[in-house]
Amino acid sequence: MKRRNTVSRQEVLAALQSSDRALSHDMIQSEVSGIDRATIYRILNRFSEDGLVHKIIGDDGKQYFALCVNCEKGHHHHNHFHFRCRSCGKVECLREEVRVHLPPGYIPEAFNGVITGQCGACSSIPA
Amino acid sequence: MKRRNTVSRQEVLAALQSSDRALSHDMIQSEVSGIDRATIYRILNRFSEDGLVHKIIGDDGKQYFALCVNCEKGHHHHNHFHFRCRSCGKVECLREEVRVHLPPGYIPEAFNGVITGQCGACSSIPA
DNA sequence: GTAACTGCAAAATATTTGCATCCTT
DNA sequence: AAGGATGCAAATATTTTGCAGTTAC
Repeated sequence: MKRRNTVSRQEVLAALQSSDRALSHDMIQSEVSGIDRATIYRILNRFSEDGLVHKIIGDDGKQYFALCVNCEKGHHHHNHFHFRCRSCGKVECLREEVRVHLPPGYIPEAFNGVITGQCGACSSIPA
Repeated sequence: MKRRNTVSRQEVLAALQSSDRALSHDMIQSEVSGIDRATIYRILNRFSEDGLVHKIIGDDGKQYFALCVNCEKGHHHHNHFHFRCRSCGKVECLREEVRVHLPPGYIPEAFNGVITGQCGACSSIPA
């Protein structure tokens, strides 16, 4: 299916580019002009199908979308974990750093998870 | 808050005990007699608060509940990952086997993730 | 007896879809 | 011109909540 370069697409993409966090639909909605909810969802799902963004499910069950600059493009099975900082909200991909040791005979195929905690910047700020 | 030993609780608990997989609400609903949806959700959320079951969010965004026999009780922050076998559907806790290496300064607080793949039993069966 | 539990109905939330119209290519 | 994209409204799905009646302890 061909994609067209519309203003809505550009605005949603810009919103994603403006942040290093994974954004939920409503975060994106508030950053773009007057694009319809359904349209934003359709755009995001197409981005995800095309491997432009990762769709991750937060521990709140909601969908979050993140341009994943550290990852190869077209990598939308995202075989890695994400780290979400509880303090600043930033979401990062943990591509190289995660090593998972499974019991013998276990074959991992897809990783999908979020580790919540404090990132390096926030953990160095004294409470 | 005190808990009462009602028939509904027993039936939901039995449903969870009858399976080594994490069950969604509708799976449990179909295994118990005529308990109301809202009641099942309330029971499951209380089980989760009490640390009897893990509430995990599937990659479909839905809630799944699993008695976690390998884990200490009262461990409802579930600082470990789960493994879901694509072939047999079994869900297991991966308490000891998972080692996550984060960048320096990063402090993990909660892990919530599901690794999908094939378990030892299924991977030994030739396709 | 009282506080927790239940069923019912309705609300809240998140996401998708049908359809007529618009706009990019 | 053709087919993807959009807005609107309505549908769908999941989970929660208010409330009045019931039950366990």
